[in-house]
Amino acid sequence: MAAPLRDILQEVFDRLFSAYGPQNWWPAESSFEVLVGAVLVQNTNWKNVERAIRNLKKAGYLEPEKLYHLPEEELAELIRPAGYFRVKARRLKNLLRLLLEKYGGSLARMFRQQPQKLRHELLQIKGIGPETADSILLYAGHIPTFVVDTYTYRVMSRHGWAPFDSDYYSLKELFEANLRPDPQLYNEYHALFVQVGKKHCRTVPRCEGCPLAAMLPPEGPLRPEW
DNA sequence: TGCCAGGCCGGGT
DNA sequence: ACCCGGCATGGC
Repeated sequence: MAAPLRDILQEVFDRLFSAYGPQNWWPAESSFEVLVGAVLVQNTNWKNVERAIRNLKKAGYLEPEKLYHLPEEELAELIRPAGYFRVKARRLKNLLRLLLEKYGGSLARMFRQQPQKLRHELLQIKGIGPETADSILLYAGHIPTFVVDTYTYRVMSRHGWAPFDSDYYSLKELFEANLRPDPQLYNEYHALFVQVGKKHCRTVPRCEGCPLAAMLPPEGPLRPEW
C-alpha cells in the first residue's frame, strides 16, 4: 500500500529543498516586472528574458503607463531577445489593457480583486494561459495558487504520481488538495520543480544524481522523450 | 551544431 | 474533443 500523496509531496519538497535550497523567486525588482516577465518567459529561456527586461529598463519603459502607451512595434523591438517578440508584444499589450483600463495601472488595486475573479479575468486575455495567470497571482500577488509547468508534468508522471495525460487543472488540484495554501510554500515548490527539471529531465541518463531518484518506482513508466 | 527553453493560440480534422 | 503548426531568439 502506497504512502498518501500528502507524504509523498512533502518528501519531494524536502528532498528538492535540501538539494537546492531557497530559489528566491521571482527574480524581479517589482511586481510589475513579474507581470512582464511572466509573459516574456513563455516557452523561453529565462536568460533571454533578462536581456529583454534589461532593454525595457534601460529605455525607461518598465512602468505600466509608459509601457501601455509605447507603440507595439517599438515594444516588440525592445523585447526581441525574448523570442516570439511580435506575439509577446501583443500579449503584453493585452495584459496592460486590463491593468490600465480596469485598475488604473495599480497592481495593488488589481490584487484587491477576488483571486478567483482576477484569475478568470486574466484567462480571458489573449495570450494569458493558466500557467502565466497563476504565475502572476502567486509571484506578483502572493496569492496561494499552485503553478504547474512542463517540469511538473514530467516529474509527477515519471514517478507514477499522476497519469501521463493529466491536464493542467488536475495537477494543480492535486497539489492544492494536499498542501497547505501557503504562498511561500507554493513559491518555493514550483521554483524547485523548474530547477530539478532543468538539471535532470533532459539529461542522459535522465535520473542520474537527481535528488528524487531514490523515489523512482522499481520499473517506472517511461516516456523516451521525458 | 542542432536542440531546447519557466506556453498559448488558431485552424484543421 | 483532440492534434498540430506557428511563433523566434540566444545558450549550451
